[in-house]
Amino acid sequence: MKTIKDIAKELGVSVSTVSRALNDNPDIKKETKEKILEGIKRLNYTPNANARSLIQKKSKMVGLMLSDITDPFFSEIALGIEEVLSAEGYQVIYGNTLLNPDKEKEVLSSLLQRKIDGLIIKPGALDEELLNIVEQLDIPVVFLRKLKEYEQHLKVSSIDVNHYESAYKAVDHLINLGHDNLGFIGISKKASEGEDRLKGYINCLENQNISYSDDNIVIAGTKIEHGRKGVEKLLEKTPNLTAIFAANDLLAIGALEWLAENNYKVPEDVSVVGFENLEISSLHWIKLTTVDLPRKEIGVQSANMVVNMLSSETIKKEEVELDTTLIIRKSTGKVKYLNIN
Amino acid sequence: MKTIKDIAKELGVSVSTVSRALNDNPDIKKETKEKILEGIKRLNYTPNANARSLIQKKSKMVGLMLSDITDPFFSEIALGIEEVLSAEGYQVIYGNTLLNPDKEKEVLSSLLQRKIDGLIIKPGALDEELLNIVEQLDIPVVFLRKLKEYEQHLKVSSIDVNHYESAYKAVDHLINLGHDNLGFIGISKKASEGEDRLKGYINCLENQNISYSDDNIVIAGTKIEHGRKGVEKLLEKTPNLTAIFAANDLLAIGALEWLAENNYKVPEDVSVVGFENLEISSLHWIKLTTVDLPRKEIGVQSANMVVNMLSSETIKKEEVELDTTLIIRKSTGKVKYLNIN
DNA sequence: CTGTTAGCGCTTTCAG
DNA sequence: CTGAAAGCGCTAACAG
Repeated sequence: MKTIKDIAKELGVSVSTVSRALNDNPDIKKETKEKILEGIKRLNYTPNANARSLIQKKSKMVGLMLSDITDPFFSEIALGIEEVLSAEGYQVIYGNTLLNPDKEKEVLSSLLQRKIDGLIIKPGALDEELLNIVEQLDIPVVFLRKLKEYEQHLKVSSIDVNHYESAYKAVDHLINLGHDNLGFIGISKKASEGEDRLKGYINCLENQNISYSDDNIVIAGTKIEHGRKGVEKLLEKTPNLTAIFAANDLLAIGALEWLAENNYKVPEDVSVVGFENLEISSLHWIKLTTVDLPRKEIGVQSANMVVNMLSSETIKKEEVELDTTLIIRKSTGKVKYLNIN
Repeated sequence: MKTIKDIAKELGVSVSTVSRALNDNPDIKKETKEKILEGIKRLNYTPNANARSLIQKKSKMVGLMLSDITDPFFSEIALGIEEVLSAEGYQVIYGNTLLNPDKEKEVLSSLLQRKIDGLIIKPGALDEELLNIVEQLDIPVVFLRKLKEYEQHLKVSSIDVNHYESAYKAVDHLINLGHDNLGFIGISKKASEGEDRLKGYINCLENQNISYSDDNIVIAGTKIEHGRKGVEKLLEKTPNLTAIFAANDLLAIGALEWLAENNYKVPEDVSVVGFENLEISSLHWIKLTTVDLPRKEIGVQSANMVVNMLSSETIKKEEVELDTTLIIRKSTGKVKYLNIN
């Protein structure tokens, strides 16, 4: 491996002169610089960023830790993050946790050893050890989700969508269509977004004086399969349901699948609204009314947050909530009042 | 930032002793090691991997350059790669190129400055400059696609699926169902996989003495939209078509969409087979017959290839082709011979 | 404008 | 078993 010393010797200058040429330092004659730059190309030299990091005390790398890059939600975020970070001269080291606390610790630890300048992370439920690590961090950190109650003291920023408002909006749409007998298919209540979406559903009903019971709420999971089971259970308990709010699109699509297979017409018999606006939700056979999340935007903004903190040399805490858009397609429609299955 | 020196001073030992404790060096008394390890925890010290890289002349980082992490094909590969690499103590630095040659150069260049130990990359068409860079590389490199004609001299490994065989298999399935009037909707011929899939289609027809004409071949693009246009064009020119092979699932789904909207029955009127087996292709309304690609496996194996080369300290060239599986669902069926639209 | 030198945080001889 | 010292490739004063 060629070093700056080799180049210096080869070109008959000192290492500092080479360094100056490399770093756009003004203290260098134009011709010398040109000569050196040419020589570097010719000799096929690549500077060692790790050595540079060592002395400059900044690595120009930021860590990205997420649960699963395979999830379209995160892959789009990851795209946005890499886009802005690379444009700013940062590299991104990425790790998947699969929500496994041990892997979370491993990834975090190796990231910190690499002396990353910043960290963007979608943590699971931070246990004491993890919480402790994050507390000690003296670099900009952005959470890709709202801070929980017991995390409020952390000096980390966060970016997320307003799950509560978004769910409220979705349910409101249903009510405006005349529905007053709704059901909810949810993801786990443990995830804060799950809780918030459920709260949005309940509060919207309450505010409009529409009665609801626990029978109309099923916590199913996150996948298509769970959506299928979810509707089935819902309709068993409340056969005259006319509208369903599913806490994510996969759940909604599963519901749609089950309804189609069981000869329910959508939206004539049952309206369905989802949450997330996956690519597939706009397919001809699905045309799901759903809440669109600005995924790439989340990525872009989170990266910008760390870049800004990095350039201003101050770690300021910021909690941003992005707005969402209700996309009305063909899976929701007006109630047919006398329709009883 | 605490350094090994601080720890040494604090604990009243030398830096080399601390280093030994950190690196499981046998030349250290058990109690000393324990004392140091305890002190490190207490003092909240994190070793600097960049300094270590500098002296050890290996960075324990590998680069991953792909076109678009958002593409489910790549995100699954990326998952597999990170899984094995992190288990082996490597970190992965990732970059998206969006097939932009300038971005490709930028990413590659910054990766090399970071002195990565290995590189996994899905390159576009390498121009001369890029080709030159890759030629100079003295680290293990794995291409996530077959080497092209003019790349054969490169000392890089590759892993890919056998696109030709896979396409052949898909078309053969159609022919076995009695179809003898087929159409092809393709992605760009410039991409080698595009070319191979087309070749598989043509050769299969030729081998079975089924006539075909250019009218039955449409190069459409890669997205749903293109699939829609693709079938339309195909049926315009050859209205009595009974089967279509689409070179990827999105194309196939687009075709399915258009067919549904135009009152063609699938598979009664037209059979459709795709390529890639996306998650959505198994949905109730789609149930696409398609070729399944072992995506995660590609990631896992590519990572294993670099790990093996790294541990054996030899760069050996290896070109692996993975097998695929034809998944028969509901979008293909026997010809109805007298059916003429 | 250019060269010399110290030293970033660490590992690795080499003595002891 | 432990410590002192050299040096990885680079940048950043400081002289000149």
